[in-house]
Amino acid sequence: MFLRLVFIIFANNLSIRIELMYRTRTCGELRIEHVNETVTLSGWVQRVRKMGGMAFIDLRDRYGVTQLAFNQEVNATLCEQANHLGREYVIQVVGKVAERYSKNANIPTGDIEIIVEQLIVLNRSEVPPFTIEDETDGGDDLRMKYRYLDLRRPVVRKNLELRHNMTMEVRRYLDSKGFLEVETPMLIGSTPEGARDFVVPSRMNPGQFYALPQSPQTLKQLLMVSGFDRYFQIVKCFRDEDLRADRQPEFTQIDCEMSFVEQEDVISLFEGMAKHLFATLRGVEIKENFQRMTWADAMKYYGSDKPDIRFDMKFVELMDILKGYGFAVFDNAAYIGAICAKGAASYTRKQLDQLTDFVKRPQIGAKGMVYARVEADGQVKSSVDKFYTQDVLQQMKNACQAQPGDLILILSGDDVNKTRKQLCELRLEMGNQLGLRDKNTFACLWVIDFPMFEWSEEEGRLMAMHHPFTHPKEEDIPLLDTNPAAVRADAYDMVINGVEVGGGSIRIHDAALQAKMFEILGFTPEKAQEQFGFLMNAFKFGAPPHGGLAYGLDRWVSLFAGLDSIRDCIAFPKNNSGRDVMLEAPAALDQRQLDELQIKLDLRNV
RNA sequence: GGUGCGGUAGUUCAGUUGGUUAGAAUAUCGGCCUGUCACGCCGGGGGUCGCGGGUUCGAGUCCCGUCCGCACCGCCA
Repeated sequence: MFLRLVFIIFANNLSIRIELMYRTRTCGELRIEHVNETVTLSGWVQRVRKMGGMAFIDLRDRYGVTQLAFNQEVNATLCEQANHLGREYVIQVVGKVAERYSKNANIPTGDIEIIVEQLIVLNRSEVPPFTIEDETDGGDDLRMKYRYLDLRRPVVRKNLELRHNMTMEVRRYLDSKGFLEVETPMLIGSTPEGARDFVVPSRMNPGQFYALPQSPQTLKQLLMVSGFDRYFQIVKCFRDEDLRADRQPEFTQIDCEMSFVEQEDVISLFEGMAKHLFATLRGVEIKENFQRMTWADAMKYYGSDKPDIRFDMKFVELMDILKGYGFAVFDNAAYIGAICAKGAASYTRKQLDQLTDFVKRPQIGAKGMVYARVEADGQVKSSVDKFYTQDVLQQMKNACQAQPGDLILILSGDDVNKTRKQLCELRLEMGNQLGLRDKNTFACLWVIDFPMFEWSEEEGRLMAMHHPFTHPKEEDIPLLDTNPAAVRADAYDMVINGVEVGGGSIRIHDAALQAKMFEILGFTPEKAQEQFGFLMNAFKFGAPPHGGLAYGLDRWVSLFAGLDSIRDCIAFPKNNSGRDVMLEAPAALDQRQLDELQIKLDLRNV
């Protein structure tokens, strides 16, 4: 060991000299021009193909696969040894690069193979519980339990490589714009607004708890008060809420904040970052500005604050046209809305029944669905023909801008928002069925002018839609006293293909306005001081106007990699129930730890 | 908290109306094979049908409960 170190220091090139011990090349780099070179390779046995007098091994590492060749006539002992290697053994070989008799055009190293002269088994492996192949035979559950084996599969590894490349590009871009990366604490105080906090008991302060940050929101605002001007952090955030395919209890944000900016400055800089990511990671140059849509329009035309605008199919409201003809369902509705599915008039009765079942599923909850086909001659045939004359149906057709061959689908209901939400689900389903949601097409959108508040039935009060530090639109500030529910915020989300990939706002930097906000949200002055006193105090000492944005790294990576779940771009994710099935966490604490924390469990209701 | 789907060989799945010894593919083990690369051929081993209870002469199959997984609703400022 000592000799090695001396050698390394003299060689003045640490990495290469260490690699010489185990390998001179990786399994992904050898080509036809390396023929006759003697190389040392190390890696995992992907597969052994035994041919009797010959054997071939695919040797795998992070960089690729190289074929090793063994021949009984050349070296019988070695060939016999190769025949007894198992899948995922770690081996080291020394041999000469040779051109293959029969080449494999499917892999980059397919022109060559290694004629092995020495073989060392560095470590054995048990038979893995699933095949380490791109098309594995393992189910999700098993793959998560043996995630370290799953990560050997190139498809999974590539997602993490993309993630690495993305964080590199993010840092490159933000650094070039003068942003400083500053770390903020993971152990902070719990706040009542927003998601549930993960809490951590404090041993030195018995009975007291830290909370893990849901986001570094208030801390980055304090950095603005400190004059850091431009801050970012690629940072873990924690929310103790139920999981989804696109939601993990711990996830990573690209968290940014800037001083002396208006909404337009923030949007422009982070649209630039989005374009930089598209250009460097997907090879897509986007020249034009991203589309912008007010929250009100998004809800009106798409029934969602994160519309997928890869395809059109906007909602058309039909209250004026279809009410008053004796069709009780529509006559009593608070909302009647339609979408026009281009070219879908050929849908069979069975397909339409399936769509009806789709919207009637409890998760969507529509009572039924009305459909109308536009036939080749322009006539409209609907499922409610007995209530409507062709004249009325034609008015509907024109309102929907429907052409012959199109299918109009109509939902109605007594709750405008609920019905729009149902129609949104139907629209997305039709988008899927008609192949309008291609994973390699990207449609970027800013949703702007979010409402400041939304009414919470559960709490019986207004809640901040974004968060309590969001600045109201200047012209709406007078409404704070008269009609707070109508106040719009300087808040914006970036939506790509129906995925909310980030959002932000201009923040309040005035102590009095912030105090008013807490008052509207139902805080007593004492409670506001107790929870957020540190922020309002800071605002008394010269807080600059500021605003920012946070991008969801996991969602960006998933989107670029075409993944269905963000789990696939996280090295060690949690399952649906928030468990790490590999680590078997969370788990009970032993009594000594509980005693130390002075915590007594009471699990009566569990 | 709720809805839906699923749990059968190491793995992925099939299993008809409740009826003889629960199958396939793949993996694995043994044999053969000198240009394979999803190698091929022959053979073997491998099952508490998630768990508990019930109905029945008889349950992988039907019923009830429960646990686990996935998707979704609520929730996620």
